Amino acid sequence: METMAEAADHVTDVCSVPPERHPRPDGQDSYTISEVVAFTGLTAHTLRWYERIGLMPHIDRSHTGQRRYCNADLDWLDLVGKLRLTGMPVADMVRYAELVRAGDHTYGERYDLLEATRRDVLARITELQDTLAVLNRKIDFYADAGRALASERPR
Amino acid sequence: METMAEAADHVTDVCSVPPERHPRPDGQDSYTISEVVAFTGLTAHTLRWYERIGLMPHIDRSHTGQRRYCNADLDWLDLVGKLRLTGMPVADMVRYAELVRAGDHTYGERYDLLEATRRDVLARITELQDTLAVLNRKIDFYADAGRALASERPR
DNA sequence: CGCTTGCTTGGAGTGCACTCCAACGTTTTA
DNA sequence: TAAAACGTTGGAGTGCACTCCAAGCAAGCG
Repeated sequence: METMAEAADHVTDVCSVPPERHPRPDGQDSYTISEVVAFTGLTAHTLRWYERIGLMPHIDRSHTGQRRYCNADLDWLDLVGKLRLTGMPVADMVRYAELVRAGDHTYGERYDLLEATRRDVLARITELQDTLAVLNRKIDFYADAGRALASERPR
Repeated sequence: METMAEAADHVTDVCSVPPERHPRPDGQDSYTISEVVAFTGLTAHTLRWYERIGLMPHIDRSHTGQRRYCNADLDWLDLVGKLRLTGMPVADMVRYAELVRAGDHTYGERYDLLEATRRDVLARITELQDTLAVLNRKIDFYADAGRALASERPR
C-alpha cells in the first residue's frame, strides 16, 4: 500500500504524505499559470523556470499548449516552497525531484536527503535562537537608553 | 553611563552590550587579517570588502599599512555574523553600521531596525518549524516504507 | 472585427554576496 | 640572505536564483 500511494497521485507525488488540505478551489483539478501564481506567490517566470530545470514535472497542456497545473502540482510547489525557505539550494531540490521521478527504489536516497535537510533545519533554528538572544539583549539596551534619555530631557 | 559606554570602546561599539566573552587570545588587542579569518570563518577578501562597503569601520594599520584588528572589531564581526545568518541584507547591516558611526542620537533608529529584525527572525523560526513538521512527516513515511520493503524481501 | 488580456518561447540581463586576479610590497623562517 | 608565506590594491569575474525581453499566438468581449 505504501509503494502504491505514489502512483496513485500521478507521479508528481509529494511523496505520499496526506494531502495537507489548504484552502483551494477543489472543484476541478486544472489551474492556469496565473492561478498558480496567485496560490504560490511565485512569478510565472519562476514557475516556467522551475519546469525547465526539472524542479517540476512536465506540466499538462491545454489543446492550445497552455500550461494546466493539477492539485498534485500545487502540493509539490508547496513542498518546494517549504524546502526553499530552509535555504536548500535549488540544485538539491532538483536532485530530490529526480529521485521522485526515478521511482520507488530511490526511497532510501530520499530518506537520506530529507534527513540531512532536517539536521540543517534544526541547526538553523538553533542559530536563529542564538541570534534572537543577542538581538533581545541589544533591544533591551536601546530601550533602557531611550528611557534614560527621555527622563533626562523631559519630552 | 549608558551613553558613555559606547565611546568607551572606540566607536566600533557592538552597541554597548556586555562583551560576550568568547575564547580569544586576550593578551593583546591587535590581530592580523589571517587571525581574524581564523576567528570568524570569513575570507580575507570578504573582510576587506566589508571595510570597503562601510560594514566595518576603517581598521587600524601597522606602520607598513597592514590591517590590525582590535577586539572591538571582532565583537562587531560577531554581531555581523549573527545578523548575516538571519538573512539580513548586507545593505541593511551597512545602514546599521552608519547609525552606530553617526552617534548616540541614532539610538531610536537602531532600536527600530533591531526590532524589525527581531520580528523577521521570529517569523523565520516559525516558518522553519512548519517546514520541520513537514519534513518529519515525510521522513516518517520513508522510514515506514523502508521497514515495509525490508520485511518483504529479507535482507 | 479589433482590442485587451493572457500565455508561449529562448535567450539575455539583474542583483546579491562574495571571490578571484595580477602585480607588487612585507614579514617570517631556514 | 634567500625563499616562503602573508599582506596590499582596484577591478574584474563567479554562482545563484531569479527576472525580464521581444516576438508571437490564442481567447474573450463590445
